[in-house]
Amino acid sequence: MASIKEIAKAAQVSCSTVSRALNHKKGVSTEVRDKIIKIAEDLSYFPHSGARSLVQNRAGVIGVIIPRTSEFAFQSPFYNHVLLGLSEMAGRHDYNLMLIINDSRSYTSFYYRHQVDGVIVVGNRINDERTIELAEKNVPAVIVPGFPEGEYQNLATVNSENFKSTHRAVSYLIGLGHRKIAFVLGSMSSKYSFERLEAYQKAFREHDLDYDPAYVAESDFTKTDAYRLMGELLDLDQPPTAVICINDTLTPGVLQQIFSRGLKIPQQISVVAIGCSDLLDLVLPPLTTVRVPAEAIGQTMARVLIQLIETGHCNKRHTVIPTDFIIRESTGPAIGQGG
Amino acid sequence: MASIKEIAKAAQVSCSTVSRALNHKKGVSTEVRDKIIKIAEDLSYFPHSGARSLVQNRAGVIGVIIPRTSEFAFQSPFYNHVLLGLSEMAGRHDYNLMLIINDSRSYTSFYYRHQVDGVIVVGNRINDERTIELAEKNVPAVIVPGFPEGEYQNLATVNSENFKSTHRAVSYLIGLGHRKIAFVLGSMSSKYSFERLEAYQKAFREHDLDYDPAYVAESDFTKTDAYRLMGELLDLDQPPTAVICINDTLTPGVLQQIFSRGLKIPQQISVVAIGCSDLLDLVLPPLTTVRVPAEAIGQTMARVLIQLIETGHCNKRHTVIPTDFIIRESTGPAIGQGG
DNA sequence: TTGTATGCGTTATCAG
DNA sequence: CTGATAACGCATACAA
Repeated sequence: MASIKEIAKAAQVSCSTVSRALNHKKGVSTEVRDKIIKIAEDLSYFPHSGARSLVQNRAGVIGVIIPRTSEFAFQSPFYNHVLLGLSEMAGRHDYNLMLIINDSRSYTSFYYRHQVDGVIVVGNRINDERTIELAEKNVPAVIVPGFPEGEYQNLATVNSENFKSTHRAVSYLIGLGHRKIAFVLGSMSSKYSFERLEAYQKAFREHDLDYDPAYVAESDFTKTDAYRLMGELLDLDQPPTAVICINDTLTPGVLQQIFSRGLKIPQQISVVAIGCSDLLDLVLPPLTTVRVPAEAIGQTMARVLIQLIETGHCNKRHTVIPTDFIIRESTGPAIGQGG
Repeated sequence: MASIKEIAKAAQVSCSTVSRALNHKKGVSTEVRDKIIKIAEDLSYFPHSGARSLVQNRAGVIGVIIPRTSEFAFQSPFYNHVLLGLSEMAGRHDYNLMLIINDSRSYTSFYYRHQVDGVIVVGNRINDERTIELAEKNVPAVIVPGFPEGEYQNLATVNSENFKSTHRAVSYLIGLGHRKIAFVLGSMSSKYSFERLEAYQKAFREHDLDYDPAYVAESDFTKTDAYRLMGELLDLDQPPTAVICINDTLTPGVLQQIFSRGLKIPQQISVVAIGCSDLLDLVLPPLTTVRVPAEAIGQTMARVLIQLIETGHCNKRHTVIPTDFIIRESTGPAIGQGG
């Protein structure tokens, strides 16, 4: 593979002149420059990125960390949409994306190795020590969703409107007369589960209602587990008249359990899905949905991180992306459902 | 950030000794080694990957090239599953993944820049000149699906059983009495579309039937286009009694068109889906499916590429991954459908 | 067992 | 406008 040296030899100039010419710096005569550029093309020359990062102290790469199994990361519409947004925005700013999925290594290590100029953590778990290390070591980083506490120079967060959207969905169901509202959550080590459960509880309190913990199910975020848990919920003496699914991976499991029992939606049970999947649009009846704009989350993360990397600070340390509440046909009044 | 030099100073030894100790090479006394390792940890030392790639001529990175819009790449279950397989296998062999989505740059350039040790092209378009360049410049590469022709030292291909599986699906429908079988394809610049159309034609020929090109629709691989084309197909004087959807992105559009007209599956129209989506399992009635094991495709690609990179050759230059044909409830006899 | 010297490909500083 | 030289961080051949 060609190096700057060979070009220099072929053009009968020094390495410095070649470097200047190829980097479009001034101080090279037009004829010499043209000659060098032509030779470089003929030799299919490209600069060695490692050598460059050595002198320039810049990798041109953003690390995308997803602390989930690859299976989960790539099958979940949420992560896919976030990646989509990241990819768009990174490309627009000439950064490449390095994927770090389900990796046990320290998050800072990729930065210390100079493999990446900064990292994005998607699906951060509450109290993951590696995220804290990221902050303490001052590595440029953007975290979703949120970060426990503290203000750090090089750390920003992006959040979707978890609390507000869930609160709205639960209030809506309560308004329809529902009292036994099942809530299929993911793991409680996820901020998504945590914040949304708080919203659920608050909505009940605001309507002077007690909420029954029996209707709240903590899943491992898989379809299989959602299927199982929904089964248990429907087996209760007083089965729920409505159910909220916390994300796209759980919704199919919940629906399959409902379908398998021949229950009618929304006549016998109302369903609200939180998520961003297009494929779930196919379900009949069309689902009442809290639509999470995951693509916008990805775009925002990339934009903020690049600002952090290039300027050392960012305009807005904590961004919250609004969600939509779309009422369709899977929710109806609780009247006449017995119980 | 700490370098080998600082460690050397702190340990009062030379750089070479530090390098040897940290790389677990012999020729370092145990006490010196332990001392060096401790200091390295204290200083959170990690080797500079650029400097290393300069000396070792190895990046430890696999380039994953998807010549599609990021939107398409991340929303298509096929690409997601392939990425899943890639990610698993790469991680197991200590390679990182660099994502190159919808990028107009030459594929070889990433290799020439020493950013990657080899590349994987997912969703190669027939006659994409950049793929040919990859082969001619002898860059370690694995292509899916297939590659026009020629044998190259550093190039391998992975294919799913496109022809055979489609052939089986069409034969099955013909066996059920269907004659007007619509086939919603993607772009004809995709080898998937091309090979599957050939299989479709061959199945008709084998049954001494003429196939009518009017039933073959070439889409742009989007759900919207599938919806539109299925509309046109159903508007024909002699509408199809069965339809085959060539992949997961098209299936939802086709189904929505069918649902929107209130047509019953399979009584009024039979549906066969080709793909690998789990979410589509939710559709009622359960779809007869050609299941493409995309995850296995990804795993195989990574395995072969790594062998190519590390040994300079591979055991099997062209791998074909078998598909499953799963008969469920969306297909039925063509009898009594008029026409 | 350890240290010295060299080179990988690039950019930057400085002198001419 | 151009060239020589040093430096980035690391690994290694060779010398001690």
